[in-house]
Amino acid sequence: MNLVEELRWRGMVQDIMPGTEEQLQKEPTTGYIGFDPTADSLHIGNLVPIVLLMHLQRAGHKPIALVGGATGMVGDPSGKSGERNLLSEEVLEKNLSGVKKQLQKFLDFDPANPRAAEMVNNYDWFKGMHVLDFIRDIGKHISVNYMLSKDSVKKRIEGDAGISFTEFTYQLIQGYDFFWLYQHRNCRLQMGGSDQWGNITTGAELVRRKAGGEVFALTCPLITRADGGKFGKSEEGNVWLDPEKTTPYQFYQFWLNASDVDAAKWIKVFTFLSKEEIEETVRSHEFDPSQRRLQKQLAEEVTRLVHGEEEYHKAVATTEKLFSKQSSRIEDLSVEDLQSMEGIVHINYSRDQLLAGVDVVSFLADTTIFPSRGETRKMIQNGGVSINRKKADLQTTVSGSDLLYNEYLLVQKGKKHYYLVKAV
RNA sequence: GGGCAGGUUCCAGAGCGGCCAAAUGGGGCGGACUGUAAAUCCGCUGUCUUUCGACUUCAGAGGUUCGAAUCCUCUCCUGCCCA
Repeated sequence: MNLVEELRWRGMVQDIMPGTEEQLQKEPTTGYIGFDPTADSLHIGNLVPIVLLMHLQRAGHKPIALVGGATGMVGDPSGKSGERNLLSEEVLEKNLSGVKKQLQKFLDFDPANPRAAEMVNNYDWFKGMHVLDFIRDIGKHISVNYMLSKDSVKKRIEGDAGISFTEFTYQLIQGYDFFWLYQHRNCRLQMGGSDQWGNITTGAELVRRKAGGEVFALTCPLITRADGGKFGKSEEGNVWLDPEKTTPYQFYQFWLNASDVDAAKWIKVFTFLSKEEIEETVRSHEFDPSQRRLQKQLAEEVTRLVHGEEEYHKAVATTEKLFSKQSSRIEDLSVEDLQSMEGIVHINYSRDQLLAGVDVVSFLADTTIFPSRGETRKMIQNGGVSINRKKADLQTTVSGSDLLYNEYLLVQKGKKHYYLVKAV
């Protein structure tokens, strides 16, 4: 399979410009994707473009990761129903460095590699640009009619949110990136999510009109969830690549919790497993879905890719301790197990108070596991709280005799949230 | 600058001057069933509170009223149309 065939099979091709496949077959080609520094960490939504670049590099081409120091200042209207808030320069600066650091991990930047990845910041070529230069050199080549016809713009104009001139201009800024990279890096390809198609074609148009050059484009469909929910959100919010924001355990859990339908699609997109391997896993999963092989393999591959071997093993170990049948009895958890589990929240609580005995409601509210007594009560009444694996009710009291190893209490909120309370 | 339509709880979107913490749907959370899946069903979803209840909300500020998300005045914001 060539690169495009491979991406097609993985369900990662939405739109592709004619000639793209031929170009990639013909010669090693430089391609880029832009990343907007909207936060100081990338999240798993950004993993898709990252994977695209990785595929590109594996296929013998040269990837460029562009961080949008300039575009980040403007705000992309694509896929947004309303105007965005502008980021301050300090925030932008911080985000840029965070994003850059993460991107480093996924691509081979080793200069010894002839296809070494490169990182560029479009602020570098925009910071010195004069308004008049922009208007004359870029604006002159693209008609407003053309710009207005873009979906992202049309939607906003037809909708009732409107669009500012700033965001309207966005496509020119991004378009110029493509042109600049074409000129200075011989970049012939831009990839991205399907929402970027409009911006990408503006860039291609600019290259054609200004330099008479031919460039190519490929976009990937937006990743969706079968139930219509937003991809990449857990109840805590975004699933980040930064282990400080989303622990490797939570990260692993996110993938493990994928539905059957989603897991089958995602494993093609987010892992580099071969067609044969994936088909084998799918078969095995269908044979006995309760084993959830699909989810496990997906979670394994992605967690290893993002957090590495060691963190993956820790996440699995914790998962086994908390969810597997064998260790579902509280007595089977050793002190070491309790202490070493990553990804569960550790809380200290006064030993004296425990020895004296406390009612559950006060206990849980005091530990800040729940924000208030009312909230605690509701959750207990709904049967959503377990202590040491036993469901709590409003009459439950907690005392010294409940302490595991004379030190710990394992509190469970819902099925998936664990807290380890330590008596101090 | 002129005219019009709007600004309601996470979102969408109802809301006769008292029965409004505010319909309904979505989302979220919890439970049952399962496989830490999907579908389905049930409960919760302003804050605090053991129940009663108390408190703070309907863009903002004033006002009318025993009483206002609902009426009046001004201000701010958004969209559309005309200049």
